[in-house]
Parts: sequence; C-alpha cells; structure tokens
Amino acid sequence: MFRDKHTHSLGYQTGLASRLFNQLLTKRFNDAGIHMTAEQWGVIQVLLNHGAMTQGQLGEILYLEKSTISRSVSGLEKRGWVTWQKSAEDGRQKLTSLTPEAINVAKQCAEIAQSVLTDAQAGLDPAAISTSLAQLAGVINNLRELIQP
Amino acid sequence: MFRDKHTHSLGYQTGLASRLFNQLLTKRFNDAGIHMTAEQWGVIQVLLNHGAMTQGQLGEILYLEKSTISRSVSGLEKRGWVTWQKSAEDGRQKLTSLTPEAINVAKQCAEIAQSVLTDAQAGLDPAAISTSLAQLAGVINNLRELIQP
DNA sequence: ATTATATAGTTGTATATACAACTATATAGT
DNA sequence: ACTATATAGTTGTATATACAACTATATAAT
Repeated sequence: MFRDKHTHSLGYQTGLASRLFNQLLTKRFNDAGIHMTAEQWGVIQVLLNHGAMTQGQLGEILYLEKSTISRSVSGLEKRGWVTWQKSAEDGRQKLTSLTPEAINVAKQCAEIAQSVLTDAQAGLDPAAISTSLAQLAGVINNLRELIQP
Repeated sequence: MFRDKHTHSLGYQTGLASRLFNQLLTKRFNDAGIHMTAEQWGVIQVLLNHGAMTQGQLGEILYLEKSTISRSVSGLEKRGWVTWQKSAEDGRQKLTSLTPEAINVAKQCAEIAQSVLTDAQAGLDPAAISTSLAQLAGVINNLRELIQP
C-alpha cells in the first residue's frame, strides 16, 4: 500500500480526518436507528447549547455560508427536528428552535458522538492531542484572516 | 463573537480547517487564472508523483469512493487535464494520465499550494505542527479501522 | 466449457458546500 | 417621506462526497 507525499500535508490530512469522522459518526447514528448526518448533528448541537437563534447566527457559529445553513435547516425542518417562528423585531429573521423530538434523540446522539471522539483518540497521548487542537485553532485563525475579503 | 463547546472537538476542527484550506487554495488558483478546485489538484498531484494509473488506484491513495473518483476524473477529462487509455491486460480498467497542459499548469499550482501551507502555519511552532500531523495520522488510522466492514 | 463470483467503472440519488443572483424587509441619508 | 443601501434568507448552479444498483469484464469452481 503506497502513499503520497502530498497526502501528508496538513491540508490533506485535515480533510481526510474530517471525512472519516463524519462517516463513522453517521454510521453509528444509523446503526442506532437514528437517520441523522454528522453535519445535521452539528447544527442540532449548537441549538441545544444556545437555544433558538437565527440562521445567520448559526452560520456565524459554524462558519458556514448562509445558503448552506438555509438548506441544512430546511432538511431538519422536513424531518421534524426544528421549527421556525418569525422574529417579532425583524421580519426577515426566522428563529430556529429544536422540537421536543430532537431534544429527546439528541441525548443518544451526544453519547454516540462522544464514543466516536474517544475511539478516534484511542492509544494516543492526550497531551499531544491537546497540542494538536491548539495548532489547528491557530491554523484556522490564519486561514480565516487570509480568506477574509 | 461566541463559540461553542462542540465546535472545539477534533471532529469539528478538522472539518473546519479542511474547508478553509480548500477555500483558500481554490481562491488562489482562481486569482492566478487557473480554474481548478482544491480536490482536482489533489488528483493531479497524485498523477504527477506516480504517473498514469487506474481509477481504483487513485481512490486507494486518496481514500475516496470509486464513484467519487469516477466523477472527479470525468471533470478533469472535460477540462482537458487528463486522458484515458484502456488497459491492455484488463479491459475493465481505464488508465488515467495527465495531459501536457496539466503538467504545465501544475508547476504554478504546486507553488500556490505551498504558499497556502506556509501561510496557514505562519506564527506557529513547526515542532508542534509536526506533532499535530503525527496525531492526525494516528486518528486517521484509528478511524479507518473503526469504519472497516 | 459453463456457471458462479469477483472486480472496475458508471449512474441514480441524497446531502454538503460555496458563490452569485434574487426577494423581502430594515435602516440611513437627504 | 423617499430614496438608497444594507441585511436575512432562498434559489440556481456547480463540485464533492457516499451508498446502492447497475454493466461489462475477468477469474474461480466444477
């Protein structure tokens, strides 16, 4: 099995790790009878921690384009995991909040998500993982400034 | 600007870093007049380093599903960056190789890709970055085994 | 040799993602 | 008040990605 120099770059490795994380998380959700993707779980998780908010705020927290959030939240609504209510102060805003059903299923999801993180780090040095998270945060900061218009 | 506990997990941070890497790389390609995506560059890079190969081999190196590779390579073919030739030993295989045009533009792309990596790591400790790459490799190994059927 | 199984690649379908163009509402400038 | 500009969200379009079902070729079993 031969690898490639390019595939050892930080740009490639973060992408691969991300894909595998999402695959395993989605797989475990499905195995538990929960038809939810990793990305949808990301949105639900934010709503759990912060309560109802606008799509703009969701995008700001998750660093996702407003069109991406729009379609993602639409999918959650179709599945009955979120509901909308029009904002009283600003007629353009849609306040998105979790349904009781979503709050309920989220308990299981949180456990599954934790299991994925734990299993992914099995056999690795926790201190080195901490270092890595800090470096990733630094890289993310750099990239955000470089991309900024 | 408020963040979220969930968004500090390794699963989320790798995904965000990956998206930003790809965005910046694609943006710089475009600024240089090269209409190429980060993912297409990944494929071209492998063909540059290893020469012509089948789509199955490409998928193995890049850890991508054969259907993903199929459509990606089709896009490269439409743009005139790769050509196919049927394998002599195995009639099912399509050998994919770079066109002279792709090999030419790849020189510029390599410089741009290097600039993105360098800029992304600006101000960070190279030793800590090395540690991070090793940890990512460990995580990727774990995840691959966990996903395995 | 014939049949069964495996493999290489494609296509259908679904979600994720970004950018650009659009609609509707809000705010600023005069 | 009226007009210009900005903002919230949607929709069109394109690529990336995976899984499932399919076609065509190759290999194994008998």
